[in-house]
Amino acid sequence: MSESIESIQVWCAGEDWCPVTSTATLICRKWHPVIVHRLLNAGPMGFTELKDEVDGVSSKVLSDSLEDLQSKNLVDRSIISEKPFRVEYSLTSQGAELEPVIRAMEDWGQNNLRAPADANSGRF
Amino acid sequence: MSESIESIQVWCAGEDWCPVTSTATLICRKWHPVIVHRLLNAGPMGFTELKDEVDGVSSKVLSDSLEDLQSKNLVDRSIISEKPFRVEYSLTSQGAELEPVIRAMEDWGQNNLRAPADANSGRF
DNA sequence: CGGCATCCACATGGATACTG
DNA sequence: CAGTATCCATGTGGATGCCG
Repeated sequence: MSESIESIQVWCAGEDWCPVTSTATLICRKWHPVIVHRLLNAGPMGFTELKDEVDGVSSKVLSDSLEDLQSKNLVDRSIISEKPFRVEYSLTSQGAELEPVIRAMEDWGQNNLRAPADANSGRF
Repeated sequence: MSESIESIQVWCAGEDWCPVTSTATLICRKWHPVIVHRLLNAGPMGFTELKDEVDGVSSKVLSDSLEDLQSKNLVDRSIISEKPFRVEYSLTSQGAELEPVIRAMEDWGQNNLRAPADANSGRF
């Protein structure tokens, strides 16, 4: 994994191409959906802000994940030249279009995993 | 990963629980979304049928993935006692509820990855 | 602040061969 | 048909420490 977006696009030209597999290849990595979710909800953010939002992730892993997301054109990184300089991560237009996927994941998790603690749900 | 559904539910009782992270933990594995997709589209299937549907997966990995999906209560496995016996994989009710997630992934892939080959799309 | 360097552990995937 | 048994490669994550 961590293929470049180009190699994925080449693959997409092939015969047995599947949109589900392709999308999974891009976002099926432990922290990717949460990172996108936080950027959707709270807008552009700096590294440390993002690290605080994404509970449990380490600097190294967040850094790796962001690099992967950039290579896949889902996240943009821009350097704000102030003193001291800041870095800002945001979703690309393609990344922002992942919203339906992320929201569906959010809904499913709420309905199917939080249920055991709730009294009003029939599930579990 | 490959935690049992029980340990995930325990985790869901915690403070910093996040539905997106939780859902990601369950289905973010290379072949999981495709497997669910095929079971949604074509209904219950035997092992070999499924292997044919999921292009590129090996027996071992499909077997591992199905075992993981069963442990998470997303897929059911039933043995049909005929001669010769058959095995049938199907989605549990929870698994079936993943449909919005999978469809969203399918849509995104179609709109954002197939685009380079299409002339009528503005993207890329 | 926004990382990178290092090292390590382990989960996961892939290839091949074999079985009841 | 429906897998299991090996073995191996690598992706990915996690911990710690350091840097400009």
